[in-house]
Amino acid sequence: MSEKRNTVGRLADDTGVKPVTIRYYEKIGLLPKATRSESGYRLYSEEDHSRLLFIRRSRGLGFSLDDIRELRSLADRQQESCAGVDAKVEQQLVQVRSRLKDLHAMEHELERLSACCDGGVIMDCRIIETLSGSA
Amino acid sequence: MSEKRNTVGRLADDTGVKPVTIRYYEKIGLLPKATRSESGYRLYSEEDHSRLLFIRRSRGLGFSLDDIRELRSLADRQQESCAGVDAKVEQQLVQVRSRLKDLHAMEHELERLSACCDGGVIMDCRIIETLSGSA
DNA sequence: CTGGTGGTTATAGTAACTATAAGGTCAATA
DNA sequence: TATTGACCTTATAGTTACTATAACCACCAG
Repeated sequence: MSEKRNTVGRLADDTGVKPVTIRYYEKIGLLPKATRSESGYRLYSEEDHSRLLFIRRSRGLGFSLDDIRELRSLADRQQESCAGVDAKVEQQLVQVRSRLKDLHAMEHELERLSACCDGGVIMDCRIIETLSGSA
Repeated sequence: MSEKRNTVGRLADDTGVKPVTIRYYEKIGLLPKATRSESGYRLYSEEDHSRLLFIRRSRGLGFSLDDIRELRSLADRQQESCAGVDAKVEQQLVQVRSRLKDLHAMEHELERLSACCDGGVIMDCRIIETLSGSA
């Protein structure tokens, strides 16, 4: 247990979440209000640390902050079934896949457009033609 | 040439872009200020129609409104090389692919999480464990 | 004791809309 | 003709998840 002062900057370095963002999470109630040093600096515990990691990991999976709030509250009820958690993961998977589908379509269309550019002038540009065209 | 009044609602129906959004585009200068009827209704021409389609198609490829502004201005210089347009398409392709990579990673991780849920209680939930865990 | 780093607050800005309120217009119907 | 209902107008505020800015205070090293 290193007794360095667990200020917001240190927590930021440890978790990869910026100080401003940590304060923002506190402000919207996603993190509990931090305890303060005499001079008013925020101080964090191990628990805060893991709470923040939980948020960061969930964000990395594309969950919204509201989703994460829900996940947290589900996770806090230790004795209950984890069906709710599983459902949220499934739901997120559906969203991610839908977004993937859209992006794949964009990728293909962009490739098609890119391929039909022959380096001429705008007047003859198939890209512009496609974007403007009435089809 | 049907002489129905080309109001914002009609343009919306024709293009699939909502009236509010059309007004918004006008407000931020992406569409020119519409001419007005005596009573103040916006009226649109064929040109407005195709300008809006250009925007909608570009949005469909993931271009930002600022990108679209640039694309428009490139497209308007008929005599110039379309290299700039092509470059923008390439750039967009890079972004889309990067986003695809991220989403694929999310998908795999979500699949992994989903698979490790065995329907027990939160206490034993591997999903929560993974999200909270220090690894 | 001074400088630099890092902490504090509050406010405004970002993208691309969406929602709401409060009102004016138009075409058709009772 | 009066009224209904759909559609138009404006302005303002809310959304998501931050980021940027300003102005100020605390801490530590030299």
